[in-house]
Amino acid sequence: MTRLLIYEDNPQLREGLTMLINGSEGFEVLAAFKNCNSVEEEVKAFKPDVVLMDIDMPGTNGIEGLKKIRKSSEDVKVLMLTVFDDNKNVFEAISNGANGYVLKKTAPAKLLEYIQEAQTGGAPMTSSIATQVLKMFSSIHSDKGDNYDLSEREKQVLQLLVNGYSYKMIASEMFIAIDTVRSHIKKIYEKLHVNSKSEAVAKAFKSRII
Amino acid sequence: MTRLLIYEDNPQLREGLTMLINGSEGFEVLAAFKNCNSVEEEVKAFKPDVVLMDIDMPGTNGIEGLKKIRKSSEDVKVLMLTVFDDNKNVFEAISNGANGYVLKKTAPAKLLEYIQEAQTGGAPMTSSIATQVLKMFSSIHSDKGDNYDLSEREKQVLQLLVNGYSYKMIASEMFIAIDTVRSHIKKIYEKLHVNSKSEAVAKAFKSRII
DNA sequence: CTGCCTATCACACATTTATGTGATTGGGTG
DNA sequence: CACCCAATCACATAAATGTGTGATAGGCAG
Repeated sequence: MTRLLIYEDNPQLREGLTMLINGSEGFEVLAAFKNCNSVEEEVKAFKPDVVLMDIDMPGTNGIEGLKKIRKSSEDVKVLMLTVFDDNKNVFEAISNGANGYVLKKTAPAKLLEYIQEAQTGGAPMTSSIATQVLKMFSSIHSDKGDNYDLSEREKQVLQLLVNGYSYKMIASEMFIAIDTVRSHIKKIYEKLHVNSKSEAVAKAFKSRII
Repeated sequence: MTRLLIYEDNPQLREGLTMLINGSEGFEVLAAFKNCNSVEEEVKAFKPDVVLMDIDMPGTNGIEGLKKIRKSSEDVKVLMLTVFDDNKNVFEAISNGANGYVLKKTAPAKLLEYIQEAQTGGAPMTSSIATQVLKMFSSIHSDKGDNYDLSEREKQVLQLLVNGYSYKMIASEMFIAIDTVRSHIKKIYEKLHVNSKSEAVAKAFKSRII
């Protein structure tokens, strides 16, 4: 028996979901709430297997609700529910330990399947969501980022800058004069289109030159 | 009609897959190869909709094959096929633009469904794979990392530092005196255990405070 | 061979940063 | 109420950084 809590502000949908799930073999809705202001206590009291959490709710939204749940319980599975496959929300939800992310327009049968999957440790996702996740993932780990045509020597200098070295330290580290370090850095700044050390460092991280 | 290429070193499995797919309505295997040494030319010649690519192959492995394909064609869908839900491979595959990642033990019916999904722009993943992806994702973007107890105001200042602002610019942006900016930054440095702007920026990126 | 680029070094000067030492105000807590 | 702390501002000074304008030497391509 899979025991659920539902958080959904829309009364029709909340009722609909509750009826659908209660009417299905092996599922039971313990309670359904219209906001997640007290989600911590409720989860603690009901000890559900799975939480269905709407993302777009007034007051405490679903992401906040998810965070609250994760503060006290790593164990309960949380399935995010939304109308949009909105990039930022997907990202936030996943980063905060959601177990899955499904669109509301998902067919009832599919939804039950997803719930089951979540409970058994899977990560159910609408196909469009999965696509987004993969895209985000590969954009994060894209090593295609420009390297701005830095020369080898310039890359070394930049690396040391990123590690927090001063000009003086770089000079001694690289066995060159401090003025040479300046020269290199000036060149680096031109190539990166920045004009301060911290900007260069930030750009190095963003472009994954480092 | 979904047109496929198959790369799989195991003869039994290669034949099995070919027969399964060819025997199914709406699918056609254009060719099946036992290695992907000439994958670029083959993809160019056959122009398949979907490529089934085994990961664990002798010679050029599946990841290399994927890279080769992606060099010349962004369009063809590539579905990675493997016996393991091995962490590193999943990561590599996704980073290199695989459209999906399924285990070989996937039931035939499910596999056809996955192929269809991939072709229509979805990102089919075995549930266990999806779980892994989510875990990797959240570990990359874990904001559980220390925030070093920065106050709200300090976080704002640090954010602006990261964006390349000078003290002067921060002061005007935040409507405070430049000396106040100095105070905040001094505090920030203490909390982050650094003593220069660029180090603070680097640490901000590393700890994902930003 | 000539021109171009990288790497090296030098000097000068203005600006920015880093650090120390204070002071004031208002909010929160024991 | 007394105390602490975050946030604000001030003044001073040393160090580091950013920028301009050179010069020299070696490697490589046309």
